Amino acid sequence: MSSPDLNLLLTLDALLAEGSVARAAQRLRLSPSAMSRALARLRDTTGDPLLVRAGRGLVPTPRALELRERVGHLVREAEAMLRPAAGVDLRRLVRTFTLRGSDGFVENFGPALVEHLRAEAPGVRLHFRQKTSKDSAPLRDGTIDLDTGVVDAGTSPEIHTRALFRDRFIGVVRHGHPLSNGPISPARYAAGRHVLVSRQGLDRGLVDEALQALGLQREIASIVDGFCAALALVSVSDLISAVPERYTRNLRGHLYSFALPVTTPEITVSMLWHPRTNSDPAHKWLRDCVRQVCAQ
DNA sequence: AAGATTACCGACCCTATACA
DNA sequence: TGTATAGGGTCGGTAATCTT
Repeated sequence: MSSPDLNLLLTLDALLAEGSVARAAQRLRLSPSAMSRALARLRDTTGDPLLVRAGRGLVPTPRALELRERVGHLVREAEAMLRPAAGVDLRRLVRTFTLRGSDGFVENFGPALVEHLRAEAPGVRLHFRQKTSKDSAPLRDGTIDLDTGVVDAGTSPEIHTRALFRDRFIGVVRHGHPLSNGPISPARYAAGRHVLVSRQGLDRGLVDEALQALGLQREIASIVDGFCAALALVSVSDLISAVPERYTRNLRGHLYSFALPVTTPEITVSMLWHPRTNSDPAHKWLRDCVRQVCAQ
C-alpha cells in the first residue's frame, strides 16, 4: 500500500481556504484544469467530495469544514519546519550537551567551560563522558554531541573536525625529585623509573621511540590509561611521566615540569562532531564556546 | 458568461532490461 | 557495476465541453 501524496495537503489547504478551483489554482500558480484534477485526486484519496457544485461555484462538505482549520495548521507547521533555523535564544535555551574527552579534559577545561556556558546560557547543562575509545558511532547515533581528541586514520571520514590547539609532551616529577635539580640529559632521564600513559595498554610510546633513536631505553615501572592517574602516581613517588603540556596545565600545579630531553612529535587536539549537528545553531554555539575556552 | 470538468498531449520521473 | 534505452505512470497545460 502506497502512502498518500503529502503535496495534496498544500492543494487541500488552498482549495478549502479559497473555496474555488480557479482561485486555488491562481494561488498555487497552476491552471484551473490542473487544480481540478488535483481536487479529483483529493476526492479519491479522502473518499469525500470535499467541494460540491452549488450553482456556478463550490461549497464545502462537512468533512471539508472539519479539515479546513486542521490542514491550515498542518501546512503552517510544515512550512515553519522547513524554514532555515533562526538564531538560538541562549538565555532561554534548555538543553543538555554530552561531551566526550580523554582523561583530564574535564579537570583541565571543564571549569572554564562550565563558567563560560553559565554566563551565556544558564539553562544549558554539560554531561562529560570519558573517552574509552575513538569509536565514531556515538557521534553518529547522537549518544554524544561533541568529541575531543586527536584525529587520525581511524576517524570516520564523514565526521567534521576542527583543530583546537597544538600540544607537546613534557616531563613531570614530584618536587624534590632528583630530576627537579640540574640539567636533564637523555641518559639521566632514561635512567629513571617511568609511568607510561596508554589507553590501549601498549607497553611503549613516542618517548621510547625517541630514546631508542639515541640508543637509550627507559624502565616502564607502571602503565596507566589516563593522564590523571599518571600524575597521581608521580605526585607520591619517584616515578617520571610524560604528558601533554596544555592538556594537563591545571593538573600539574604542585608538580615539577620540564622539557623532555628528546624530541617527540607535536599533537593536535581537535573537536569532532557529526554532520547531522553541523547547522544546529545551539551546537554551533557550543563548538564556539569550546574553541574559545581551549584557545585561552 | 463564468467557473468546473474532461480529452488529449507532452514533459518528466521511475523501473526494468539489455549490454559493455 | 555502470550506462543506455524503452515503457508505463503521473502531472500540468491547452482547448473543448458541461453546468448553472
